[in-house]
Amino acid sequence: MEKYNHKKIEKKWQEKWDKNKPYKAEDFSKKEKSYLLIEFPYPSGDGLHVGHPRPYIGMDVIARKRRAEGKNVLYPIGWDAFGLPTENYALKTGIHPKEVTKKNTDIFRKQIKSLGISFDWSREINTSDPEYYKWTQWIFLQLFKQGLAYKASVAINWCLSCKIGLANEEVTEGHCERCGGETEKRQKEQWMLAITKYADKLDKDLDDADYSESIKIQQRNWIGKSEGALIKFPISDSQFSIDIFTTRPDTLFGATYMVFAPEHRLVQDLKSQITNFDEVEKYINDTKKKTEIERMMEGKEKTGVELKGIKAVNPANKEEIPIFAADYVMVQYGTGAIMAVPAHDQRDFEFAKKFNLPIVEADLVDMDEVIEKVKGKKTIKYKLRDWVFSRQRYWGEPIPIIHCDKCGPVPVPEDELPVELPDVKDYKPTDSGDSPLANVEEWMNVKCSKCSRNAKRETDVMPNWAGSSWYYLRYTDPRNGKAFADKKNLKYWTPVDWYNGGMEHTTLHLLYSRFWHKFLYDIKKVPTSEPYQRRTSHGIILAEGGEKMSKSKENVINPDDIVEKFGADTLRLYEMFMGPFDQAIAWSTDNMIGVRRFLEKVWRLQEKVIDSKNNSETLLHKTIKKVNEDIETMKFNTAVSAMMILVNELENEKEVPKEVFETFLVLLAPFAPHTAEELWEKLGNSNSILSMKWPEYDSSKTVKDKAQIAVQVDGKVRAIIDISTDENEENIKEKALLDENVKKWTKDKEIKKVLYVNGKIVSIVTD
RNA sequence: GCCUAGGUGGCGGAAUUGGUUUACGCGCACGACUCAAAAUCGUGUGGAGAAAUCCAUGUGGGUUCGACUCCCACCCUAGGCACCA
Repeated sequence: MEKYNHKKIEKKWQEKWDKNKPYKAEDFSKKEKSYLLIEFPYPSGDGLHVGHPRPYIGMDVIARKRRAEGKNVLYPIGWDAFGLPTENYALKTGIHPKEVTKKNTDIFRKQIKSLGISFDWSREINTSDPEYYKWTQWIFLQLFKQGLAYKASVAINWCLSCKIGLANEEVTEGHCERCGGETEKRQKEQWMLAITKYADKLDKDLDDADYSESIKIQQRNWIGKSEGALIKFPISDSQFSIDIFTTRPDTLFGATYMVFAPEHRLVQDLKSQITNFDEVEKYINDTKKKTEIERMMEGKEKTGVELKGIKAVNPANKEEIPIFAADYVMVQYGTGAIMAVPAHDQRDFEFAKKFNLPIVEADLVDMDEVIEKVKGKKTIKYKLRDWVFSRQRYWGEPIPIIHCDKCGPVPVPEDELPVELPDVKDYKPTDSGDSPLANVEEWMNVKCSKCSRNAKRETDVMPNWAGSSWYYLRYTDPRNGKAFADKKNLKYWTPVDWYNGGMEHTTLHLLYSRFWHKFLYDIKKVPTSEPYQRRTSHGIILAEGGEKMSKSKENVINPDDIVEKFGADTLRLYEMFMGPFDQAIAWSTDNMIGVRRFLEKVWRLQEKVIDSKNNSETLLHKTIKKVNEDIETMKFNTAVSAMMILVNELENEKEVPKEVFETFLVLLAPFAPHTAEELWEKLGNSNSILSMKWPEYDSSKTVKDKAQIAVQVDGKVRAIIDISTDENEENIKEKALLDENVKKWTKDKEIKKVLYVNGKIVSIVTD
């Protein structure tokens, strides 16, 4: 027998698959379709690390099982290629992001192919390809035409020395990550998408979605639907009044002060009446330097400043109450101002204690009555905010809008799409904070498509989230030049049957793509109201020490080295075996030896195979059942363990019937496809193992476990007794009481109760 | 701070969802094979104890005949917090 040679085997089968394309999805096949999706990778310059392929392997196991079940599987892959890291790399090196992306995707593709994952490579897409982003721009235009894209003034992070807008990630404690200089919040006009118009649908339709409960809860909390009322508080000696939003109008009598968010407009409007405005202004400026998380993190140490010289009137009891500006109130939520009820709200309580404000226990009154009394208005508010869609950057989809002095913002005509990214000299944003595209005169200056006067292109580009909000639709018809996908293809393939991705995408990406999908459904461009039938998540792989893998920490494990040394099948099997699929887990090359040994054991079993039918009872059918169930629930680790138990058993036998071994290989194939194919061929089969049907569990062929149950006395296990499965309860109880060890513990005691839980346990309770 | 997960041997983890804690794998120890080593195979392996037995699932309480599992409080770790992907 030849030694198990992973290099030879894996090369051989990967070449065959490349040639025969057994993983190609067939449009409109009569077979039942199964659309399986993983989050397409961002092709970073760091290359693939062993964490990337874990979700691909997990879904590959499912894809291969589905094919064996006779399904027409679509399991596609592409590149989420626009984004900040590539642009920053271009800034540093001057190399065009297009070239960087090309280089990185070439590396990623080669690495992924070396793992034998059954992607349909003929449908590969790239969000930075003009043929792709043409349709991202097209969707934006539809949103614009329906009034869901609009411009608004938004606070952005601004580096005072680099003079550019920064992503939150590029700001730490009020300082710019690149230059270390100070940053502040600055207002800037940005394109917005009105996702809040879909808040209710996005919330409600979760009811019927097959998402794990934690994903649903996290989305629901993010959307943050709350029912309450708007109540008007007049400002004394002034024509102004202020609406507040509260979910507890019944506590109105306990409102002893008011708080505005420091950015609240009324603070500026009331400037002339505020006697300590210098102090107030200083506080507002301090707030500008903090990020939102920093504001919240300060936790119990509340800060704020009283707006002296003005008072508000509590509409319930007409009492004058003081007004504060404090950063624990957020300007985006509700109306940006609250009534503070320290007796009933923890944060208000902490603030009141710090500023010595009265804490008044409110007589809870009937909600509806009080709302009517103070002429309030019942409302529903959401925590969800509209989506800031502009980036003053280069490496993204240009927003297809033309600004005309006369006509205002005008959409680029659809037949002129895509608006392609022009080459630029420098990837640095302009000093005014505009995108580097603003420096490309010949690109920017155009004629208005409505009135033909001189006009200017929008120079903002879209965020990375845009391309990833609809990519699963493109896979159904990736080369279509006339539409983002043909209706027939969409009808056949959508919705995605199973989408697996990272828990870190639960609130942003997942919600954004549901929003776009629902919008496309409303304008009748897709056939379903939800994009994904089922959503599951995986945990990330950490470095050996339990830290995140990153180039800077020099703890990255490259799959190339593992594949070279141990083989793709070992890597695949280990990534499935190492721990629960949905949890973060640390890599361990030492532990990986175990699955390699397992594969070698499987390899050696070929020597024991005899040409006969299976007569003896084995664990085979128990294993079929377990592996089958575990794949469906993504408990890949226990599926592998079940196969190990079977192989350990077979190894102890003198002979292994061919039928048993072949069935086992079909079970193994989704996990270790190269090894399974090779052994399958060695057994004399001329067809591929890929053509084999998934084995069915037959309960009549399982080994009958001898029943053994535990006997507890006062909650502690004192004996194990043998029972037969058909034995009746009285017999079992009697047997338990007669056991020597049980007697020892029940002696001199009065037996109060004897419980029998069917097939599980006898529990004896004494006095 | 808020939302979502998670915390079990020396290590990764398992536990039929309230019923024999530690499956499977790594490591370690001993044995077989070998001139020897590697590989492989076998046996053992939560802690304390001579044993009976006792103690162990982050910590402290509670419910229950019985709790890793349910409830309350707390501690720690990971993910997210809207311009990272």
